[in-house]
Formats: sequence, structure tokens, C-alpha cells
Amino acid sequence: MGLEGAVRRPNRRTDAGARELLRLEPAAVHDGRGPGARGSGGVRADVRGRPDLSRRADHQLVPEGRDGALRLRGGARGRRRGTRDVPLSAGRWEWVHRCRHDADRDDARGHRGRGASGRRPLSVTGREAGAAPAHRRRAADRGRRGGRHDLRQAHDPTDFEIGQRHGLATVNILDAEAHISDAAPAEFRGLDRYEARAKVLERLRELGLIVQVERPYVHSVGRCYRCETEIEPWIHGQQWFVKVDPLKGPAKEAALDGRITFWPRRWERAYTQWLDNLRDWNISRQLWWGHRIPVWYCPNGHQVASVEDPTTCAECGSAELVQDPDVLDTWFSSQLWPYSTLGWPDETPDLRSFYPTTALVTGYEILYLWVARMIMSGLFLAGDIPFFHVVIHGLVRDPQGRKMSKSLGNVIDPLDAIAGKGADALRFGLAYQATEAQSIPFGEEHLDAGRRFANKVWNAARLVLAVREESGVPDLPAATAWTLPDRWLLSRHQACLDEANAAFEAFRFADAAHAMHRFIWSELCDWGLETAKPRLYEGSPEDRRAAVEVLVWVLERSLRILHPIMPFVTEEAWQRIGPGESIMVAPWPQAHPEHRDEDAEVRFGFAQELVTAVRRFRKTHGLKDSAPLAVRVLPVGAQREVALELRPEIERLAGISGLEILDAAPDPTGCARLVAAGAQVLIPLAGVLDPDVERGRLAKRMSSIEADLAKGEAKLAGEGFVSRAPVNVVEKERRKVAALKEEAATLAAQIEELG
RNA sequence: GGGCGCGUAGCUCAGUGGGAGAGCGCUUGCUUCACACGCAAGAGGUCGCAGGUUCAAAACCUGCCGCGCCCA
Repeated sequence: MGLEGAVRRPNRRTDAGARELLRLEPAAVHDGRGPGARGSGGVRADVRGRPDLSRRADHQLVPEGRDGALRLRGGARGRRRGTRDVPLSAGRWEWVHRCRHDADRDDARGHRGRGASGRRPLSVTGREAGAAPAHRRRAADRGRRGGRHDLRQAHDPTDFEIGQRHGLATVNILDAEAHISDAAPAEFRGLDRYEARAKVLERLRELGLIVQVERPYVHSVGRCYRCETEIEPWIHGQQWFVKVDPLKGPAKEAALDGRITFWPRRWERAYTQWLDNLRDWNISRQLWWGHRIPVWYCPNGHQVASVEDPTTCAECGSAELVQDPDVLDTWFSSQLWPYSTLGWPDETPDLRSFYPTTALVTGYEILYLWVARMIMSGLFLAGDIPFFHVVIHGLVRDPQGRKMSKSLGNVIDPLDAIAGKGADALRFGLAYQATEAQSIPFGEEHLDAGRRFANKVWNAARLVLAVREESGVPDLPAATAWTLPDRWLLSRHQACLDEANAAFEAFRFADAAHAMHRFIWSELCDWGLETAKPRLYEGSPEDRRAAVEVLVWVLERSLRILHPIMPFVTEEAWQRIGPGESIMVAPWPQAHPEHRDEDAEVRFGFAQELVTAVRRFRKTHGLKDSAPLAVRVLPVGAQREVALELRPEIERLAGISGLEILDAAPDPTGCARLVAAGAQVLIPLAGVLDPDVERGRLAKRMSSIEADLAKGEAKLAGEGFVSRAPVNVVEKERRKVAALKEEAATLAAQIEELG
């Protein structure tokens, strides 16, 4: 429905304005490999052997072909001294009877022949009308042999351009069924192209013109990807072009002045350079689907362009109108997206809201084909950019790094992936891989990683929900009630939010996914939930409630952060927590910078190191996880408070039967000695230990320490380090060296004791 | 030929001036009351090569080697 009377944008262009941009020209011959022709037919006609298929064009070009090549004699006459043989190379020699020859600049023989007019060995007249200068053919296949080239301006895009520059007649020697046309000498007319090739060869032999036959000769031939039919480029009627000169300037400016931002930024240059080199855009396609070109021709040579189907010619009134048989280039149609979806040219509410939209997220392979063209047309037609950000990600590839393609059969169908692993798994797997790299390798294993993470999130929520007795908005206890694990968890959670925010701001989805994965799995689950268990299962009702609410508060917000990437599992868990109707409409978590707590992280870090050191020790000696250990620790500074406060948590996580906190350096005789965050740890089990294993453990640790120590000491002794490096860096290095020395001394003593 | 980018753990990739990281894979031990789609510990890297800048380089500069993509 059009909104009559709606305000119209002043510089809005409709078909009348757009017509200024179009020009009608003889078609350029195109081999379908260049821009605008990708997999969709290009500016060529497909000439087919079977009449009933002659206008079907569901082809992709497979650039692979084998053929023979000829070297011929008698390709040209020297300008001054009569006939001189100049070798002529030809791959598809059936053209030879109707081609102009072209000298290669790099070939001495070519120079000699410069200025000569080509003489077709088998032509009707024996000479071309008008002498074309022999020509550098820079775009010629390098693999092609020197001498002369056949110039097939009706059947090769490069040759076409050369022909245009020199005003050569363009003669199509094929008809629509790939038979030789009436433009050829009579003896070849009507022959199938392959028959003609054989017959031309035969005739060339008779004339003694063949110098050499080279087989096989590999060159690039487009083929139908279904039926393998070779595709012959040919000249095809009149085609429409978009004049890009009025469009490219504004489109470039929009990027340069920052109205449109590219992510990553480097794509901006690719975009502007592409615009700089842009040439008029051919939009006529010989396909049987697509938007039909809205141009009609009348018998008197008039053209009518119209939105509505016209019944009579606007200029002469003729009723015998014929619509252009071609359809618009896929990308011409594609760039119409914002208009066709939003009601343009009417100033609809949708148009107002979503034009420009925030971001276009897409793969780099269609930066030019689609993105650039949307920008050009948006500025021209709607008078404004279509979006503010262009986010370019890599191409999703299979695990072997191959582009996914239907014919290869390596495509992961999103619907299959979702059916098998779930949408959350697919989305997370992709986001996790979506770095700034040029490709995103994606396979079963990445889906699995996503599925496992979804499962992890779900189970974390299950634990928390199981111990929570109420539902509704989480009630974070007052800061004064926070335990050390609470402070640590809130601090890490805040760090996760900060990272996710920064990542999303910069459209770095992989970074966002990594931050969430690290926090939820390695911090919330591995340490947050585990250290909460003593309070959850053995604490007082008050302790238990406080612990639960901190966990629920963190979990609920984590779900909201994760929701854009894993919508389903987060919604399900969130609704069970019960803070509102749907996570979809819940606000993004607010930042709490005051939750960042360096002190808590250092303190909690000591507990983590202590637990890990004991676990490692147990493992090294092959002790069972369940075998309880008595552990004595001599804390340094604030570590004492930590050890006292977290004794139940440390004991539980490390499998310690009794954690003894020492006041003074103990007699270490008979104990295994560990170091955790600078604190001495003693495990009085020496009699039970295998001395060889223990010696091995100590030796390994010692050599690692010695290596670090040597590096650190060298640094401190190094020229200029102490005087020129920042104070904090020097201080850090000193502390590190001191700690290492201390641990080395501890180890040395124990090594000596073991003998 | 022009342009852009990449060479870091077995694989795929983060890390851009101060102690080498993640996921997957691998090894070992665990049916521990959220999760075996799991837990715990571990092995594994001359950060492509060679110079240079710097107190300090995986990171910055130069050259070389290898690879990818876009354009012509």
C-alpha cells in the first residue's frame, strides 16, 4: 500500500531518473568469469547442442578444458615486401576462417608483422576490410605460443575490446545452436561446431598451412556444471549497462568521510579501490529466471521503459511492443532489497525505521557484488546510505578448507546441523570461529564444541536452580556480605561483560564467544560453583541463601550476555530463574565497574594455586584422587586470611583431609615440599612416597625454575634495563626473581634430603 | 602485472613492545551428590627464515622463502 501524501525525499529517484544512468550498447562478449557473471550466466549466451535447451542457462563455469593447438603458417602479409609467413596459434581453429590475427608484442616475429593486416587462410575474400594495426595483446594467455593470435571479437571479451578500439566489424560465426552461421564460408555453414573444427583442420592440412599440432593443450573453457556442455562466448544482441561514473564518487565518499564504517577496517580500502576501477555495469542476463528487464521495443526502433507493462509505444503509438528478452543481473536485483522490503519509494514507517539500518553482516566474497552496489544505489535512489556498518567475516569452509559447494557435496545444511546438534550449537560454533581470518573452517567438531557448551550452560543452571528455593529477580546481597569467592566471581563476571561489550562494539564475535566460554566454563563452573558447594550444602540457611543469590545473579546476567549467540538454552534457563517474561526483551546487563576487584582476584588466586599444586602432586605420585592428604601451609601476608576463610573450600577441592595453617617455618624433614603463590606447602607423606618419583618431580621443577631464573637475572643485569625500563616492570622482575630463588632454595634442600 | 592478507601447539586460529594462549585432538587417572556432552592432571611450540630498531620483539622496520584471496 502506498502512502499517498507521504513526504517524499527530495532527491529520491524513480525510473525517470534512473534512466539517465542506463545506456544500451552492443553487448560485450564475456566469458562469464569476471564480475557480474559469477555462476549465473554472465554476459554470454550459452550455445547449446540441443535446440530445446538453447535458452536454458543454469550453468556454472568450470574453467577446465583440453583441446589441441595449431601453429599455422601464412597468417599475415608483411607490409612492404610481399608475403611473409607469420606463425599463428589457434586453440579452437574452427574460428580461423573468420578471424583477425594479432601479433604478440613480446615476440620478434610479431614486431616484424606489426602494422600488417591479417589474412585469413580460409576466408571468403582473403583479406580483411580495413587494416587494423597488429596489436599488443597483454591479456593474452601467457601459455599461448608467440607469433600471432586469432582475434575473435565476437567470441572473446578481450578480443571484443580490442575490436572496439580499432573499429573492427564484429561477426558472429555461430548460431544459437552452436552451428556455423552464414557469416562463414559456404563450405562450413550449418556445421556443428565440432564438425566444423574437424573440417577446418582437414582444409588447413590440404593447404599445407599447419606447422605444428600440440596436444593436449590446456586452456580455460566454461562448461555447464550439469551436462558438461562447453559454453561458447558469443556476441548477443543489445544489452543494458549502468553508467557508474555518477555513482562511484558518492559511494566512495560515504566510506572516506566515515558515514559507513568497515569492520575490519582494512576492507575499506578494498572497497574504495574497487570503486576507483569500476567500469560500466552490464546488467543484461540471458537466464530464464529473474526480474525481466522492463524495456520494450517497437518496430520503429523506439524503446519504452516502464514500471507497468505498456500496451503502446510512447513515441509512435505502435501496439507491437516486444519486451527485452533478458533479465536483470542477480546482483542488480539483489541491491533492490532495501527498497522492495521497506516500501520505497513511499516514505513508509518501515523505511523510516530501517533505512539506514545499523549493520550489514556478510562475507567478503560479495563485498563488491552486493554491498558496494547497495551503497551506490542507496545513495542515488534513496538519497542516503543503506547502513552504517559493513561487517565482513570469512567464508565458511569445510574442515579441509574447501569452499562449501553443492557440487562438491561438502555443504553443512544449517537445518541438518540444527536438527542434529541444535541451533545454539550451530550458532555458537560459528561465532567461536568467526575471527578476522579469511575463512571459517567449520565441521562436525565445531558443532560438537557448541553442543557441549550448551549442555554445560544448561547443567550449571540446573545446579543453581536446584538449590534456589524461590524464583524471580535475583537479589544480590549487600557488598558487606560477600565472601571472597563471591567477590572473585563478581569481579570475573564483570571482566567477562567488559570483554563481551568491547567485542560486540567492534563486531568481533569470536572474541565475545571466547570471553563467555571462558567465564562460564572455566571460572563460573570450575571455581565459582565448586567453591560455593560447602556453603550450599553444609552452610547455615543464611549462608546458603546468600551464596545462591550471588550465583543466580551472576548466572542470570551471564545468560543475557550469551543470549544473542545461544538464544534457546539461555531463554529456557532464564525463564526458570523467573526474572521476567522473556530474555528476548530483557535489557542488556548493566556494567558494574565497582565489582572489579583486583585484591579479590589475587587472594582467590592463592587458593587456586594451592589447590592445583596439591592436585598436581597427587597426580605426579599416582595417588588416588580419593586418597586424603594432610597438608600444612605457611602463608605469606594476606594468604593467611585466605587460608582461614576458604579452608573448607580448599580442602574439598584439593581432597585434603586437614589443612593446617602454620605460623612459622616448620621443620620440613620428611615432608614433600611444594610452593604455591610463594607459600610453602608441606605434605607429610615422605615415607609413603616413591623417592625416585619425587626426585624426578623436584628435578623437573628445578630445571624449569633455573631456566626462568637465568632469564630474569640476565634481564636485571642487562645494560640499561634497570635504568631505562619502567619502574613497575623492573619491580615485577625483581619480585619474580626473588620468588624463584626462594623456591629454588626449598627444592634444593629437599633434593639434598632425598639424596 | 596491481592490490589485500596469512605463516604461532598435531589441526583451526587468538595474541601487536615487558613472564607463549584457546578450542578440538592426544596421554594418564577418575561412575566425586549440575554435567562422562563430564571432572582432574599432563605432554606438545627455535612464534616461516635472515638482518635491523629497542633496556626489552611472536608483536615494530627491511629483505627473503612459502601460501591464500581479489582485480587485471
